[in-house]
Amino acid sequence: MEWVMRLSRYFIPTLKEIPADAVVKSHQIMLRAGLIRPLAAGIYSYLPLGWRVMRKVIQIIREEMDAIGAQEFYLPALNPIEIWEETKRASDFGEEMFRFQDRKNRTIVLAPTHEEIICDIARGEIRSYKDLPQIWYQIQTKFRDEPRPRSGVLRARQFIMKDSYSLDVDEQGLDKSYQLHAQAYKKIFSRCGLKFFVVGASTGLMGGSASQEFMLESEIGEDVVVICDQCGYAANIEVATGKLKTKIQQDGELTEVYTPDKRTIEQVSQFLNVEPNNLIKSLMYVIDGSPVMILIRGDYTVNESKMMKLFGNNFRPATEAEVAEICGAKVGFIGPIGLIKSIPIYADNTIKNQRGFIVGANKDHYHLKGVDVQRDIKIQQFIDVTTVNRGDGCPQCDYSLRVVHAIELGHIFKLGTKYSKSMGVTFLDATGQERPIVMGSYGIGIERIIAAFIEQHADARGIIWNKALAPFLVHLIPINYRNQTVQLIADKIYHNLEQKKIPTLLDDREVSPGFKFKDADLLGMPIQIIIGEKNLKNQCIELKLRKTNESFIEPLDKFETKLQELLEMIE
RNA sequence: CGGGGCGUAGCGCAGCCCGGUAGCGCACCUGCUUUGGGAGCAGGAUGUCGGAGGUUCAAAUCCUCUCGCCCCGACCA
Repeated sequence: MEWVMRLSRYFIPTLKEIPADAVVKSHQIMLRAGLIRPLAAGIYSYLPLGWRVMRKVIQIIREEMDAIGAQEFYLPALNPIEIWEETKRASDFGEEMFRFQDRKNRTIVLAPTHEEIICDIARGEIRSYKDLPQIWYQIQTKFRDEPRPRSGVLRARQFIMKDSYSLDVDEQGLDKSYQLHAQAYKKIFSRCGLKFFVVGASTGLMGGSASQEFMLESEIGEDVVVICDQCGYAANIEVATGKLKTKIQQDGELTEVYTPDKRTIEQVSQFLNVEPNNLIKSLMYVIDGSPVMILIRGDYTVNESKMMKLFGNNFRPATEAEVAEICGAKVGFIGPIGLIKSIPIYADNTIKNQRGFIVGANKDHYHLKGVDVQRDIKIQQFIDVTTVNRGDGCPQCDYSLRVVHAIELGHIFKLGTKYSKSMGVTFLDATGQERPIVMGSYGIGIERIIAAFIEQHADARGIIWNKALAPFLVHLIPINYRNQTVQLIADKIYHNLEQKKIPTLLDDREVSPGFKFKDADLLGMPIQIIIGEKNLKNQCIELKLRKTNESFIEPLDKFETKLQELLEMIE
């Protein structure tokens, strides 16, 4: 690797103005600092400086993966579609998978991930429990035709992912591989200088029994997570649970009230001058062809991920006609009491053991008040199908939960035998029994690490790299490079640092001082060394920390000591 | 896929409503000056106005279609 670069020749096209199409901070800065350039929606070129950072991230990941005994593969991006049909994921991914015909008219897909390819290799080669466990990984481009690419590289259609796959003989083996990854991931994100946290997550399209996500709190994140600042409980909103903070306990007779044209929770609660939590939301769904009613408290919303977990994914809201047939009223006035046809009623825990509620009366323009859940409603089962609200109690310690947006940096899954069974990936155990391999799958989005880092480590002037990811450690700024003395000293320091293998960028361009300072701050190398005639008169140069703006005027013959000190001090 | 916005010089934008031979700032090239926070003066180059069709004597401007990009939503291993 070449350690010293001259800016006059190194290709770093910086932009003074913010590109119109970029909205989020990291996207704007990555464009302005010359890290990336867009080619099409969700498709980016990495320019030399951006690629240099990418390589640093990849190197960190490679070291930590190798450290847990993982072996790196290089796998094909071009896949015959048949292999994706074996696991039914051709249709699961659907339009999101890029497809095209080759010259022989076979359908080829661009791999969006690689479980199937790993399975194909494993089923061909793994025969015995003696061949296991294995951890295989790859750091490669994946392709997904996202319905809406956005936020620069955070959701792209082509992106680099570290993906690893564990192959074990049983659940205990999987637990171990899973823990190894969890530990490795913590080291990786810590080394990258990211303030991350781990949440329990939904397995979604991947399937499997357990999963955790490595998250970074950020307003621009697409995920919503629930956090307890007291005990550290954290979970994706899709699976998070909370404790009710307020309970409704008002005794009362069942009474019909006239609520003309008041259909929504908001309208009814305003009309009757009560809080939304005094109401019960009655929702009719059709699950596997059969209608059911779901009751949740008025101030909560249904969580479709939890619905899916409880009832499978074959459910939909009931149609107006179905509602009319069973309830005898229009949506907005339906409730669990006085149904024309009896259907199963599931009640969310948010209404358990409470009374004094208002529900639809199953009669247009009327509601019922004084409802006692225990007394008045025939409930099949209490379930948890609501989305946690901000301020709900932590399920572990009761402290108030926060609901925040977050960027998903990595995701680890216990897949179990879903793929190995459907693809016939088996081995013979010690007793000669044929058994399916137990798998795990573990991903990290490389670009997301870079974008997330910039979201967390940038100020109004630009990026503030840490030591681990900085493309260069030192940015040398000769104020007037045409001045002979300045040039002589700058070149001397430049060669000196080169010999010491300290990656250094030299701004030898013939531009005004302000221009160089602004660029240096934008590019964000941790240490700037400024060489100007002013300080040279006293045989001094200036060392400056990008992060704090602290500046040190050092004599030429002693600055190296200070530089070493600063290099050791910065994170 | 639904809703909204935008395509005019490399970048950021004005011009469009009200049709009449395309402009500003920055960047770029040449020369001189300048060098501690995006320099000054002088000169210069740069456009199929996203594309196609239509209306008109005449279209960046009006109409129709189309492509692209961004945002919100749906979706999101």
